[in-house]
Amino acid sequence: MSTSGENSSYHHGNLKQTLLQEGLKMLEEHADGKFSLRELARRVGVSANSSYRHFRNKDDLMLALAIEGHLLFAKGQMDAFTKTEGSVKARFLATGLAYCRFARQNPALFRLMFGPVSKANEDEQLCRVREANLTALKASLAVVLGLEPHSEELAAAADGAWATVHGLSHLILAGVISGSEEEIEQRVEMALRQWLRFI
Amino acid sequence: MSTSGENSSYHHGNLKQTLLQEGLKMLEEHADGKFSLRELARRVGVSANSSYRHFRNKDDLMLALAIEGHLLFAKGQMDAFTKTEGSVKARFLATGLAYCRFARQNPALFRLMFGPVSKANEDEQLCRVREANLTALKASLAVVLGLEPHSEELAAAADGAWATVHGLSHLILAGVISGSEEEIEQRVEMALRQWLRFI
DNA sequence: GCAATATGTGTATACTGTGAACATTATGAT
DNA sequence: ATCATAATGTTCACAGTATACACATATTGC
Repeated sequence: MSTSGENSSYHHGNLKQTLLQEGLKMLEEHADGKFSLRELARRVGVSANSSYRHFRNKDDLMLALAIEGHLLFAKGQMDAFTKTEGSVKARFLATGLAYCRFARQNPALFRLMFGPVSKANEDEQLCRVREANLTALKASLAVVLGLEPHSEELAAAADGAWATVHGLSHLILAGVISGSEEEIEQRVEMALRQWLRFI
Repeated sequence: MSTSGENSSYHHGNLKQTLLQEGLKMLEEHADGKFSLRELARRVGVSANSSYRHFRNKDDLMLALAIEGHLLFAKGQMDAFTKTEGSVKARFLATGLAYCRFARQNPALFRLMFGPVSKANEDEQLCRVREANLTALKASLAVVLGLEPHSEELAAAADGAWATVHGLSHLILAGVISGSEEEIEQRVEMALRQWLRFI
């Protein structure tokens, strides 16, 4: 058994996961997109080219990070929806707030997740997560707004809801919506409340 | 007079503007953020370091491009609003459609404009353009929704409206909202129409 | 045990941003 | 017109980057 492989010096033993974990950290530590494979390797304490045994190239690693992000994100969304008490509308609102909070707390990752990653749209896993999120969104929206499950209105409402939280998130990251944590949170809540006008 | 300077080989004579123009083109020609000063210089037919006489560094040039983009964008928004016939709501809708169309047709520029540009929020010119856009948005929204000019509701509605078009734009760029030109345009219109539910 | 495979290393290449010294042209005062 | 000075473009230099290729070492299946 060498799956743990803690003391073999040549083979790291668990490099792929380690690269992803450290990659997630590194993303947010540098202001903008300054992300280099070499620095990542350095931080993990491994040679510059080691990552090429686990990822075809840099884009491939970035895509993996984006997927990792989407999984974290999906979990956060689920939690926000299920763990909130109260009406479906209240839980919906909480989920929207969580959406924007995730973006605010992981700006670089958020940008990466929805950014111009090569072939991102051809990646099966990523598309599946997105699809699942959209389905969940539609389901709860159908309840909140009392719409038919497959109506055009529901589709438009889902687009609108997603666009609202996604847009708020990006406006926050761009500094258009700015201020203290509380101010931002409140401004988001106001906008979301007005979106679902009847809560 | 040598302001035109067309045949002096050593001094370009109009390099700054040329760099910006060619930079705007180059942005959209490369899929993602692959933008190198050296390639830009090559395309303009000038030495690798020439741009440093006009921009402190790469970020500075990118910021200038972002500002250029904001100016183009603001003009497009103005045009869409003023040149559309019909009710204020109809013009408002047209402006929203133009917002998303701009993003779709200039994805890299759009990302740059609202992206993690260093010190973007400290740039005076950029902030002024943004501010102007927001003011215009609020003014027309006040009419469309019949709200008080300085009410909290209007502020929330403005955030919501901006977030909606901005979010739709980003979702399109991310490939979440996809399809043919017409399909996308229609989906955006549906979402916007539902946003202003009473048109 | 040992061959095959997986995984990490070292070396090499081409490209990038950027600093510093240099070359050429434009400009403005006399 | 002349000439110092500033503006603008070039050349050279250097460190950092992605990545291909050959090599080293560990793991695994037989």
